Amino acid sequence: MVSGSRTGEFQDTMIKRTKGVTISQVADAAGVARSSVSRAFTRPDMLSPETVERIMKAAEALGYVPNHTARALSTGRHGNIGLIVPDIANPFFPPLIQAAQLEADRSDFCIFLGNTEENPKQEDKLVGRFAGQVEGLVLASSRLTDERIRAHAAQLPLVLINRDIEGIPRVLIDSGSGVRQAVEHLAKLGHRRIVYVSGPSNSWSNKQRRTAIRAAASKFNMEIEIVPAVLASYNSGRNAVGAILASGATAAIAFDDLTAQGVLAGLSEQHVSVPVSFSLIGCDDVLGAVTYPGLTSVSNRSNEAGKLAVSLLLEMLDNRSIRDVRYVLETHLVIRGTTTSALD
Amino acid sequence: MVSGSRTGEFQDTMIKRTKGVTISQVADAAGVARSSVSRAFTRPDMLSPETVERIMKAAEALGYVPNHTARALSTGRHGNIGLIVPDIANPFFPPLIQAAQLEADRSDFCIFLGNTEENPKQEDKLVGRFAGQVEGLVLASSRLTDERIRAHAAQLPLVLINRDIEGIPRVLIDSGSGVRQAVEHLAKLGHRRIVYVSGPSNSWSNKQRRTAIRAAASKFNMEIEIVPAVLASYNSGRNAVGAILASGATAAIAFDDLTAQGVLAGLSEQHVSVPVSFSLIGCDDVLGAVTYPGLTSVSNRSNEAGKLAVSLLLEMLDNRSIRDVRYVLETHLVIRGTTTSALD
DNA sequence: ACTTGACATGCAACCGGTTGCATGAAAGTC
DNA sequence: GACTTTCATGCAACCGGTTGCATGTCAAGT
Repeated sequence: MVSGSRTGEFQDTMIKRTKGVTISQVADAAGVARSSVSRAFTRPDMLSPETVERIMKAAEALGYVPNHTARALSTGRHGNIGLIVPDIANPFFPPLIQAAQLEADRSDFCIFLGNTEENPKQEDKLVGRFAGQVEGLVLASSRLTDERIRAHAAQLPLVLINRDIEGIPRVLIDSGSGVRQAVEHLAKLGHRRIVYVSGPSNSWSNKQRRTAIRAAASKFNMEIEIVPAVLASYNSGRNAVGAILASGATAAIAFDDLTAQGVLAGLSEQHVSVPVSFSLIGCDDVLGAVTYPGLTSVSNRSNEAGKLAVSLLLEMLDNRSIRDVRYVLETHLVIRGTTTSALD
Repeated sequence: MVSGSRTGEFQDTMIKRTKGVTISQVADAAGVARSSVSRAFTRPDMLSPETVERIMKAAEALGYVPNHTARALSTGRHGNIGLIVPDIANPFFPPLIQAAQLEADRSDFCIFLGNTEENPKQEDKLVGRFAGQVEGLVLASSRLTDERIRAHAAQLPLVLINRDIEGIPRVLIDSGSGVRQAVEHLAKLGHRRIVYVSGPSNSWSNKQRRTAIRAAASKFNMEIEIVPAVLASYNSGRNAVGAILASGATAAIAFDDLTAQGVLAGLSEQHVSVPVSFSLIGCDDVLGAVTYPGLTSVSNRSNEAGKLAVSLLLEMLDNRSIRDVRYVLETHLVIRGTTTSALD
């Protein structure tokens, strides 16, 4: 499996690890009490300017850096937050993670990242592992039950992304709005029978999309069939193609772009050309115009969601209070090349 | 900018934050000394089985969870490692991050994730921020100078990915091997003049690829021109198209797939069809067969690199020693649809 | 029966900071 | 000049664990 070569000398050397300068050393060097050094760093206004300068000079000379862990222990604030996502490799998340990290960084917070592999057990485990060392947590597209989430929320400040639980601050990307536009778009193109290739059953977004599609389809008098794709992935999309074609539909909306892409691949294997004989719409718009033809999709606002969730969390930590907040980010349809008029 | 709506009641509630059960409370409940409770959790073999059981029962009843921070302070081990990457949103990294996280998790380690936005200053800042609370660090595709990296390595255990500095453990993805195959492939197709669309100038991978291409081109008697693309991105690839066409080349190899994709888009805007009148090869193979035509590319092994780097780091932490290790992961050319015979 | 050793447990110092309170000196008030 | 106020600083307790060493107990060895 691992076929890499391995070269280099194997001279083991003991780690030299500079065993940090402590506050006491600085205090001695500056001829003050430890508490003064502490204050010089945390509330310099309490000390005379000259003392602060003397301490800072000594600290600098010694290369003193306050020990984060010790500080966290006595203050109870570690300046870290956790971010847990189901699948880092799913292109929906990297922009979210990036924006979250950036926002945290602006407040000098560090981010723990956890990947649950879509597995609630793993998610629970990670929450527990993080709980002790973060001030708060952002759960993106959590696969946990409402009960578990509530239980965790009782332990530490929590913000949810794409999960709607009353009483817990949450940021929701309303793909419903975009999905409704998608159905309307298909209706106008003359499609009468469509399928929804669904995603993970414990995904809130999936429920939301399915509901929106059902409602919109009935509004436009279209028939709708649900074809399950176990995971949000290329392969499950591809595997769903049989069922899709069997349904007799002329168009499909997939849970996300990855699934849609799998469907696209599966269709072309069956020599069904898109969009000529079948129309396809994705969700989350993570592929941009990369595919050919460019995939018609529903916009995502995952980066905004990530940023918003973190700033919400930091605000909560500042106020030491939680608010029952519910932010909704609306989406819209992005029309590209995979949709066109129905044949018949 | 933020156009989301906002609803919900704003009943601020104070955070109830269960203020943890301490070791002393458990000790009292079990009628033992704090040290015994500590040992029950860390070295149960030192205690009589009955005592351990009694303590555990008391702990369970109270819902005691050892305080991570306190433990870290007294032992000096926090069970965290940091991972710093230049750009989370670059599809090269998510698999790397995911694999790293998974590997860390196997040893009950948590991962701090940092994003430098390709900015050395930001990278330095993050290393500093992390330094106090991690046992070791993985730097992926670092944009720092050798000096800075060496300086950091003196402070804490460090493993590099795609950066070759003697004395510091490193995992290298040898895109050279794949790139050589790419050049050979183009040579066999009859291309005599090619361009390399380069990436970030402080990127080790970029240097490596450029060097490999130069060497291989001269071996096959091909002319080679370097066209710079400031960042590794879609847009810089697109912007490079003018220079590419001006060079009179019939084929190009791009620093990475994103850049290649930008080039692809730019070419099609200029009505240059690929592969009919121009051949194009990417690097890192992050797009799979997504584009149409599928992009010929050089395989990446980023997930293996992430996993390897973390396991190397954990091993170092266990042994408390560093080894001058240099792992090399070889790559190969993946031929798809963007390359064909030269016209002339 | 007396020594010796093994073993289980407690004591107290320590990790490196923060913070409420006490102290003493300088400045302000009448 | 005596009295209060203000302000800078130090003392010592505390955050919640870990760990070297001392102590006491009990069984084995002779």
